[in-house]
Amino acid sequence: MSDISSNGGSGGGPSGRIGIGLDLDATHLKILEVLRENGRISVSALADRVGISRANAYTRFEALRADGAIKRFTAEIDHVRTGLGITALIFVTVRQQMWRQFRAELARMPEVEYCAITTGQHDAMIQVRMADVAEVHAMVTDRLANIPAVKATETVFILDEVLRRPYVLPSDREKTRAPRRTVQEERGDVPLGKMRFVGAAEGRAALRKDD
Amino acid sequence: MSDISSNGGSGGGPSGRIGIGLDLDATHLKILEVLRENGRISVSALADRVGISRANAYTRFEALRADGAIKRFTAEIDHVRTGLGITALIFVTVRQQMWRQFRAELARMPEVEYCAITTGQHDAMIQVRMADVAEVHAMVTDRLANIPAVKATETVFILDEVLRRPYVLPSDREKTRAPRRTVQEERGDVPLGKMRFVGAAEGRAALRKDD
DNA sequence: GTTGAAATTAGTACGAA
DNA sequence: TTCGTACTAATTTCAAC
Repeated sequence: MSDISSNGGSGGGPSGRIGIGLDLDATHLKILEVLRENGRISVSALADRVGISRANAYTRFEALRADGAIKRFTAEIDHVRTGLGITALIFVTVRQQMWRQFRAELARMPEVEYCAITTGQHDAMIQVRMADVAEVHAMVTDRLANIPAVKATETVFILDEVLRRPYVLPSDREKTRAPRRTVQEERGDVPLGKMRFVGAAEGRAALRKDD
Repeated sequence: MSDISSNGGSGGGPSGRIGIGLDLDATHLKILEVLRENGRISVSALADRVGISRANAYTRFEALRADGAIKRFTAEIDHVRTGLGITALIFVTVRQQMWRQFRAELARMPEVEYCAITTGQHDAMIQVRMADVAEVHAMVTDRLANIPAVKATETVFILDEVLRRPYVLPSDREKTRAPRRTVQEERGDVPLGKMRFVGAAEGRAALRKDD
């Protein structure tokens, strides 16, 4: 299976650099911003929107692609219209040292739209799209449960998808309106009791793809 | 905030029809299949790949757009390259009758890439992209915790994104290789003890956007 | 990094099968 | 409906600045 990631496995350190290849300037981000809204815009129109020349836009566009900053272009579709109106999240606990098998089985499940390895109580979360709830049930009981690597599952249904941004950009942060207090000010008098962080548990082992 | 959904609120019933507007035939699905891989393909090239005439491709392409089956086109980007290499899932318990406020606050958080209302222990799941873990912490403690509508949160980090399909299509199902047994055969002798479905709890109330 | 002109390709309209 | 063609408009490429 092909890895799409991405995330630094050694999550803790603040040592992450942005530009291993290309380092993105404000113009690059502006380009991505436009492409996020309209992935089919012509490079000419893109140049206009961003305020650069066409040749420059072509160069940067190609650089973003070549560098891998842009992974691919895609269409966003309405799942209800295609008959897969039921979405579920399945949290999976994976038997240690069976990650390879788990990943292999995942590759055989085209109804899985997303799979991430997480810290916390479970080891992975997968999102599936199905025609009806019965199919979700069948998927969990017949397919997932039969994978020896799967120790346990927990399924929740998605009732509504409130928000989906194609992706988040660093420049988005400045758009935050009316922050009641700044991050600095607030430090310390937060009702910490309300929240809970879930530690990595055995999750770290998950990062070792070959076990 | 704008709703992207989608999911039938009355999840249970198998009464869902596909084509409220357009009803998609095999050719439509083929088009979507191509567009999923390459959202920037020209309509001419699309016509070739699908095996229809250019004119027909234009007609169908436009129909899919107009119908809403295709919601938009977008670029998929590498979060690490843009400096937002840390991804976290925050499970939120929302105080009843405060959904409207919760949604309003969400709209102010551009670092939220995805938010779904779920059944189960929590009421919503949000996915955020940040530069480092400290920022996730700040987000949860300073911003989310200050929203009165938020009763509690639980945060897990994403260690790896193993798989992301732009979307799932009904036609994907046939690609499932080597199914050990069919769904029908297997019914009954599944180790049900391994899994657990989490009921809707108070989640249903979440569907009423105006409370 | 920009501009402008040639070559190519995309989008549209329409008649025929 | 779908296809094929001809027509118009736009985009991409490539050159020189």
